[in-house]
Amino acid sequence: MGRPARVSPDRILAAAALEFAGRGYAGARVDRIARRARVNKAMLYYHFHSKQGLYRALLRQIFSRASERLRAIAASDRPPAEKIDRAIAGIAGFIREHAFFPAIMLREVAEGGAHLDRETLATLAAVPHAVSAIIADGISRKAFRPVHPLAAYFTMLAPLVVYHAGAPIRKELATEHLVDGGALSPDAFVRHVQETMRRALAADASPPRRQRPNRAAGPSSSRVASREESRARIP
Amino acid sequence: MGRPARVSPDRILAAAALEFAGRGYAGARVDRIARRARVNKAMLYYHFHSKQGLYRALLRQIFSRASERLRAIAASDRPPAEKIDRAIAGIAGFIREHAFFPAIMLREVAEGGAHLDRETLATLAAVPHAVSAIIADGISRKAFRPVHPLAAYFTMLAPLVVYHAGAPIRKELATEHLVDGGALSPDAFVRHVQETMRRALAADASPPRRQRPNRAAGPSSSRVASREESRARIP
DNA sequence: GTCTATACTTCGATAGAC
DNA sequence: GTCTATCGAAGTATAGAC
Repeated sequence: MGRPARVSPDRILAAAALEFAGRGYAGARVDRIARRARVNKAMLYYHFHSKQGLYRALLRQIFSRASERLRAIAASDRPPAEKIDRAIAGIAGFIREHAFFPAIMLREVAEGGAHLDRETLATLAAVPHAVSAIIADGISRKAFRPVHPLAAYFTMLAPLVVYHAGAPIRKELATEHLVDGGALSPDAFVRHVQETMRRALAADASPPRRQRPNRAAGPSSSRVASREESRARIP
Repeated sequence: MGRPARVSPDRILAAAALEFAGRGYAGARVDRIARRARVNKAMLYYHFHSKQGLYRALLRQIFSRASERLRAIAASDRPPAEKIDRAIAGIAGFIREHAFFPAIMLREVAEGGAHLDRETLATLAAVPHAVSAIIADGISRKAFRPVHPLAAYFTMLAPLVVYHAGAPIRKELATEHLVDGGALSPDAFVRHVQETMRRALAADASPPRRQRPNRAAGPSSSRVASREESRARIP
């Protein structure tokens, strides 16, 4: 019960989050992380063994926190559509509390999982898993139309992450007068994604009425494959 | 009329695309680019002056090609919804022809535009500009509901880019048996994004019938602000 | 335009005292 | 657990001959 507690590792992780988010794995400098954490560089190696070890520890921490929050939403007792609303808001909230998350996530996606061991990959995989569970459940309850859960996962998570990670470059473009910052607030964007997903997932209760001119016969299609799968629009 | 033509710069750019996409700016090695292009390293510096100069030249080439294709679609004489379908298919096609594009785009977003000069930023900005033009036009023609064009841009481009950039890590997760590769083909994903955007943008012609239980009075809202702007779902 | 050789710098990591 | 000093590898860039 109380030692001064391991404050060093936590400070190092916090500093590493900023450095890796801002510069990427290769661009990150161990010296800068140590300086930012007000810790000696040798201390950093004492705790995390190597730059790679520190990176993996950071990613495990981030992704386990994120997936934990999403799993709680998935397990809650709410209608599927509301779970999706909450999942979107939850991701946005997580990003607000961990501003470095989007950049790190995008960089790791682009990196293709290099630098990651199996354990870290597993914690990463828990994020799409939790969201897919909500969607699959909604489909089986006929609350959602049959979509590919992973596809729906990408259409809700990717915009949030790219939008937030893109804040610095949008600011840069605004100061260079190359684009209007255009009053797209984070909150408004969250609502946009929520509305988009509501519409994207909504089961068509009544027979198709308007909105798609071409559609020959009635609902005599195949089983699970959504209408999406069958139609090719401009290949 | 014919000199052997400047094949070296083109080969260098092609090699640089692979290297920068796979490793990022900081992780890219000039030696590797030169070797892959079968060109002497001094030759590379002769043509592009520096690693940064090469990077900027590459990004200008990529983004001007992409925005050119999107501008052509925006200028075409088609209904707005079909333009969006074509824009989505066009981005997917561009990615198929430039497999390195998603990783480079995500990395540059995360990087916040470091390494980029004003001219390169301007070519980058042309991409959202072209897509936003289609959406704004559709809104003014009442073909789309009033959404923020930039928000809609993110919800259609980000999933495509993240999905494709994420292919390596999905493969890694599949071989580690951490997630099912689950038969989400690139074509199916394009159709999913098309369908999502159709539904997200569709103007509600008839008075809201079902699909939203809560909704008091009729359509006496403000002017441009869509319904999205006013409602907050789980803040 | 093309190549070899190399100058200069930076970074990850550790040795070893306290 | 903490610090100083430093090694060795690797990287960008250039000088200068052809």
